[in-house]
Amino acid sequence: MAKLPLIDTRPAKGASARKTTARTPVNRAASPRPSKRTIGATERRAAIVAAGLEEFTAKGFAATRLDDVARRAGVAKGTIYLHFKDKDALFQELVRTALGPLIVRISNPPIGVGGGSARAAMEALAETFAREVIGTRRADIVRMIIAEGTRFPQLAEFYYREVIAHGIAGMRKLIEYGIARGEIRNPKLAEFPQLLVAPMIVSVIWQGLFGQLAPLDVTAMLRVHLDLIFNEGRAA
Amino acid sequence: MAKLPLIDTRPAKGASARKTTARTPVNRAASPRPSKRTIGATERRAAIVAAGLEEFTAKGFAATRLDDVARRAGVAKGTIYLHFKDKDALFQELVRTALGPLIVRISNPPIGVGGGSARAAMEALAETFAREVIGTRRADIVRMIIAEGTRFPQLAEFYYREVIAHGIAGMRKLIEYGIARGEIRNPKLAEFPQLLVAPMIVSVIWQGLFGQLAPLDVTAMLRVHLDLIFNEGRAA
Amino acid sequence: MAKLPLIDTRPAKGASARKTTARTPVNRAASPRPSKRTIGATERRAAIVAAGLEEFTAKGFAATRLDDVARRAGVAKGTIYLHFKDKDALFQELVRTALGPLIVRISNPPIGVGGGSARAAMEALAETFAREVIGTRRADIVRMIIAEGTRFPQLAEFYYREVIAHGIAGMRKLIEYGIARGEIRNPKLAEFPQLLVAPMIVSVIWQGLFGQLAPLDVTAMLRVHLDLIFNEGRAA
Amino acid sequence: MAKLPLIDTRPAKGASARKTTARTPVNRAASPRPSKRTIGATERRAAIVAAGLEEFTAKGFAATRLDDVARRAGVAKGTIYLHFKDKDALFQELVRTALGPLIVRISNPPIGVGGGSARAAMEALAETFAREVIGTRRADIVRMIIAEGTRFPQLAEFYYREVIAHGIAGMRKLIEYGIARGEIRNPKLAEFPQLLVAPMIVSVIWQGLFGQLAPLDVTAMLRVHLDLIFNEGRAA
DNA sequence: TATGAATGAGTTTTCATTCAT
DNA sequence: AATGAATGAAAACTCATTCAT
Repeated sequence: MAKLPLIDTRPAKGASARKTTARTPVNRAASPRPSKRTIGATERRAAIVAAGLEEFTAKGFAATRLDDVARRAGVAKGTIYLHFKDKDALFQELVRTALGPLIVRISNPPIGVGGGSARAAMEALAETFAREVIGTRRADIVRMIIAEGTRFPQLAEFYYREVIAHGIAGMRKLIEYGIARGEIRNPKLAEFPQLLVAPMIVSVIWQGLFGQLAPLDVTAMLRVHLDLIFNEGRAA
Repeated sequence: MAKLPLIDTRPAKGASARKTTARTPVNRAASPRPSKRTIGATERRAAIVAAGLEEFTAKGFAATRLDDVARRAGVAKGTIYLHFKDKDALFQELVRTALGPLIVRISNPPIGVGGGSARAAMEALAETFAREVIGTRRADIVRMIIAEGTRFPQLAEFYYREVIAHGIAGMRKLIEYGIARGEIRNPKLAEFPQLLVAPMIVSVIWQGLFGQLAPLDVTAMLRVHLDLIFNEGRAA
Repeated sequence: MAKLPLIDTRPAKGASARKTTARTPVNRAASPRPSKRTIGATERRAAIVAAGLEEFTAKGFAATRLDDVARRAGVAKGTIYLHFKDKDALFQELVRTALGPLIVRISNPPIGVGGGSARAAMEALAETFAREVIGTRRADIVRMIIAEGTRFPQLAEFYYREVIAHGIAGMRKLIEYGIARGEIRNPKLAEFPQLLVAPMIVSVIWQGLFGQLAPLDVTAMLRVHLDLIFNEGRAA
Repeated sequence: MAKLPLIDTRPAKGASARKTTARTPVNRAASPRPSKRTIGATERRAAIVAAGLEEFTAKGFAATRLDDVARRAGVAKGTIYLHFKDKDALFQELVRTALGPLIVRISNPPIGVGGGSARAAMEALAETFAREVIGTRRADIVRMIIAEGTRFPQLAEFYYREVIAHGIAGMRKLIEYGIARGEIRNPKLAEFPQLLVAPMIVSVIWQGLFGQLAPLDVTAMLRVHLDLIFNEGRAA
C-alpha cells in the first residue's frame, strides 16, 4: 500500500497571502549568495506549513507562537507573512491541506475490488486507519480539528464540504454495498454512516487523552466493532 | 426524571484560594439593598465558575480573557484571584466540577431496575444523554475537555480516574448483564465498552462542528446503534 | 548593661492615622467575644509596627505587602488603616520609632563616668554596638534606612534632626573630651565625628551584603579603629 | 587624569538576550534620516542601560517601571525584552557593568609610582574618589548596591568576587606598603582594609541622605582620616 | 473598632505584525 | 523576496485601599 504523503503542500487557490504572482520556483542560479535564495518559494512555503503543523498540533492555535513556527521552518518571522496573510490564514490553510490526501482514500472505499466483500473493504479501511492515523501526526491533526473547529466556523464548513461530506458518502456507499450483499442486515445503518467511523474518532481521542494511562488496543476494538456491524461474533 | 444540576458549584476541597476560613454563605435575605457584600461567597464563586464555563467553552482556554469572565460574573478581575490561584486553577476546577453529577448517573447504569432488560437500561441512558447533554452546555464541556485535555495532563488524568474509569466500568457491567441475559451475543464487546459510548461522543463533536450545516438526529442514530449492539434491526 | 527595647512602640504624635482621639486602651471587658477586643489598641498598634519592621527590613518598602504585615501582626488588613494613613505612613512611623532608644544612648556617651577615659567610653560604645546592633534586627533597620532614605526625604530629614544630629553631637563631645584629656592628638577630628562611626556603618553594610561570603570580625576591626583614633597600636 | 567612562555599555557575555548574532554596530552615518534601524543595536542597548541606571538609582528596583525606562531610552517597552530577559536581568546587568572601570582603578592603587609614599597614593585615591564618585551618578550606583544588595544575593556575590575582593586586596597591598615604609605604625590595619575605605562609603551615604541638610566636606574629612591612618595631625 | 472581601489601577511580560534594510 | 529588530496592544496577575458589616 502506497505511503500517504503527510501533507499536501500545494498552495490552495485564493487562500494564500498577498502576492499570487510569481509563485513559480524562483531559482536564481546566478545569485552570488546561494543560500536561501536557491530554495524555491514553494519549498519554503511547504516548510512553513510543516512547521506550523507541528506547532499547532502540539500547542493549539492560541498557544502557538509564530516565532517558533519560523524557527522550526528555518525562515525569518517576516517570511511567514509573505506567504500567509496572518496567523489565522496559516492555520486554516494548514489544516485544509493536512488531511486531504487521506480523506481522498477514505472517500473512495475500495468497494468490491476483486469482487470482495464489504467487510473486507471495511477491514482494509480500519487497518489503514490504525496504521496511518493512530499514533501518527495525523491523529494530532484530527484532534486539533475537533479542538479548534468551533472557533473557526469557515474551517468547519470547509471541512464538512470538502472532507466529511465525501467521507460520509463513501461510507454510505460501502454500507449500501454491504446491505445489497446481505452482509449488513440493518438497512437503517445507511442513514448514519457516522456509526461506522465513530470508534475510529473515539480511538484518536482516547489515545490522545488517556493513551499514557490506559492504552487502547485500537485494532482489536475496531475488529469487535466490525463484528457488530456485520452481525457476527455471536457466542460460538 | 429529575433535572440534573448543570454544574456543581460547591468549592472543591483544596482547590480553592488562600483563605479557607469564613467562607460560610451569609445570605442576608432581609437586606434592603442586596449589596455585593450580602451575596454569599459561595454564590460569588458559583458566578465566577458559571461565567468561566461560558467563556472557556466558547473560546477555549488560551483565548479566554479573565477580564471577560469577571465582567460576565459581575465581579472585579481581582475577585477571581480570591477564589482561584490563577487562570489554570479556575479552568481545571471548573472542568472538574462541571460533569460530576452527570457522570455519577452514567457510572451507575440502572441495571435491571424492575427486572428490566439491558437494552432498556441502555436506551434510558441514551435518552438521558440526548436530552441532558446534546444541545446543552454540557456538550460544550465535553468538547472542551477533548480540545484542551492534551494540554492539561493532570486534568486528563483526573478525568480518567474520576469519570472515565467509572463510566467504562459501568458500561462493562451493563454489557455483561446483557450478555448474561442473552441480549448481547458478542462477548468480546465487554472488552471495549468504549464502543457503547462512541456514537455519543461523536454526536457531541458532530453537533459542535457541523450542527449548523448538517444537524444529526442523535436520538435516531443512537437507536440504530443499539440495534447493532443488541443484534436486532435485521431486514424484517 | 540594661537590654534596650528593640522598638519604641509609643505612637508618635501627629504621625498616626485619622483619629487622634481615643487612643486610650479600649478594654471592653463586657464584650461577649473576648478575643481581639480585649487587646488594647496600643498593643495592636505595637504588633503592627513590629510586624512591619520585620517585613520592611526583609523585603524593602516597595516589595513589602501589607497583607503579610497584617498576617504577621495577627490583625486584619483593614486594621492597619485604623492606625496608619497608608503604607507610607506606616513605614515612616516605624522607622521613626525603630532606632530611637538606641540613639538616645549613643547621643549621650557615658563621658567620664567615674572619671573614665574617652577611650573607655568609646570602647563601651563599640562593644554595645557590636552586641546590640550587629547581627540583630537593628542592623537591618540601619540598612533599611540607608536603602530607602533617598525615596523618603522627610524621613531622612526627620532622621537627621532627631537622630543623626544628636548622635554627631554626642560623638563630638566625646572627641573633644578625648582631646582635652590628651587621648586624641588630632583636634581636627572633632570636625568630622562621622569618622568615629564610619566603621560601624560599614560593618552593618558588610555583614548584610557579604556576611555569608566573608564574615567580618567586627569587634576586632573596631578595636583597630580605636587604636588609630587614639594613636596607639604602633609597632612594638 | 583621564575621565572615566561613566558606564561600560559593552554587552556582558552570556548576560544578554536571546539572539547573539548580528549584533554588530551598523552605524550608517551617511543615512539622511537616522531612522530607528540605523541606530546600531549596541547603541540601543546602551540607551536602555543608561535609562535603566537613571531610573533604578532614582527609585530603586521595585519602584522603577520598565515603561519609564523604555520612554527614557526612547524605545518601545518590548525592545527592552529583546536585550534583557526581564526586569531582574536588566537590573543586574546594569549594576554589573556600572562600576567596572572605576573599580579597576581602585583595585590597582598606584603604589610607589615614582618612589612615592603610601600616603601620596592614598591621597590620590581619595581625591579621585571625591571627584569621580561623590556628587556623580556613581554615588547613586554605590548607594543602590547597598540598598538592593540584600535582595539580590547573586549580585552581592558577583560584587564581592569581582569588585570588593579586588578592592580589599589593593587596599591591603597599599597598607602593607605603608607599613614597610614606616608610614603606618599599626600593622594590624592590614587585617582590616575596610577601615581605609569606610569614610568613603559613609560619605556616599551621607551625601545621599543628608547632603541637602548638612553637606559634608568630603575632601577635608578624607584628609583628616588619612592623618589618623598615617599617624599625623597631632596637636602641633 | 475590627474585619476581610472586593475593587481596579497599575505593572510586567508576551507576541502578532510591521517595515527599513 | 527575505530578514529580524522594533513595536505596542493586550493579557495575566498584584496589592494598596475601601467599605459594608
